[in-house]
Amino acid sequence: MDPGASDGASILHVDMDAFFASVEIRDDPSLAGKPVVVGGKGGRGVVAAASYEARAYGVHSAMPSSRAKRLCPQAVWVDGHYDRYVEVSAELHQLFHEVTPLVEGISIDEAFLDVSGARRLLGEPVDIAHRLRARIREVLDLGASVGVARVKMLAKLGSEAAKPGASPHGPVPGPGVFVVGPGREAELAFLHPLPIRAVWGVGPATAKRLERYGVETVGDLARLTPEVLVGSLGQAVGRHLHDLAWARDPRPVVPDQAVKSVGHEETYARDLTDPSIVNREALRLSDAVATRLRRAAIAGRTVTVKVRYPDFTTFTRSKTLPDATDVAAEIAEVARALLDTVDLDPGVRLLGISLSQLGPPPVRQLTLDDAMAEGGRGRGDADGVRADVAQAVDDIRRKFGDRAVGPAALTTADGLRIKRKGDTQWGPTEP
DNA sequence: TCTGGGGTCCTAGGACCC
DNA sequence: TCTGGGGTCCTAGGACCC
Repeated sequence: MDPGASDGASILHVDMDAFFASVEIRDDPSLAGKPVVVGGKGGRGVVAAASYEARAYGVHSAMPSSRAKRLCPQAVWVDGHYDRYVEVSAELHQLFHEVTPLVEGISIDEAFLDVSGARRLLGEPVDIAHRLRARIREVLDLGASVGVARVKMLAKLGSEAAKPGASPHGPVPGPGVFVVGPGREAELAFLHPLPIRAVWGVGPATAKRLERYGVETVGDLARLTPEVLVGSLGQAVGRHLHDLAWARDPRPVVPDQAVKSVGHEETYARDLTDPSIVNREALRLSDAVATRLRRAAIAGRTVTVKVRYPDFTTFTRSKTLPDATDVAAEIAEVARALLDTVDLDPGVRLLGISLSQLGPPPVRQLTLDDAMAEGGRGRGDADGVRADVAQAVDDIRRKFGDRAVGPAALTTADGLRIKRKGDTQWGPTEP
């Protein structure tokens, strides 16, 4: 029997327990045992993570902070440290890679591992899961839950079943590792009683549609024909859900997927009404996007601008360029042209800019050093000068930090307003 | 009680080409 | 004079995930 055979339960889903909150408590033990909420305290903020003590009051991630404060007034609020979580996530991935190279990260604190090829060396998947969990505790001093199953969806549902419960006194330990199956009957016995919202890909809209057919559990879903589902939800979602309801999930674990878009957006503490400020913000967001593109050595052809009005209506405008760009001034120019077609009178609650249709960066004529050696003259034309400037900005930021240099137009009384990933991650800080 | 920021994937219509 | 079908690209919107 081939240990790598696909009929074995050889996919792990690893999910960190209350990740951001746990990192904060680990790094500041005075928080231990308290209801800790990580997120944006401001009027427009949301909860990023809540400790199990806070969850006992009904607080959970993505909840508006104002509601969380009402539910749990005694909660200790902690500003998120996004860079820190990225570091811990990298350490976590090192531990994953001790097990297998087949790691598919699906968020900062979650991943699928295909251990079918590791079985001969490392043993049964369930044993691998227990050891990995212990290793995460040992090295990172953090809790993780692991689901083990034949397919991705069931592994994900398994890690959910493995999780601790919430109580005012802290987490109530769960099994930590939960195996779904083996065998079709055991899989369906686990899957069919679950509410449809538990299925990855069923959100509020889909659940509401399915309600009309009297569907509440995955078992109810399984009893509908694929034709009915496709008719109600469309080809892709309909067929996919029908398969999932019968525990069929052909998606492989795919490591190192290429990114498809890079963007930045920001919700403002106060709605923007002055078009010149909106234009300045467009440049600021473009600068942040362009910097990340260049760092990743990619460029994009499609510029998309996103606007949200104070009443929360949200829409996008996009334009595809003949050639890819990674230069802030070029992105901002397109973004501003797109914004010119938009009515800004209602005010702007959120502005976003993203680049897609990504590919290799445009051929760069000269580096800063080349340009200097030439007496400061680069390619000469406008695009060439912009590219040279971008190169110089990157060089300076590498040496002196992101806020050392930036477009003059971003200078305000408070200094240079440079955006970085992770800033205002959970909403504006000021009310 | 008023909703963040970073993404992915799907759909649908129109343009354009063969 | 009326009438093709398929494929690809672009744009906009929507659902969903963490």
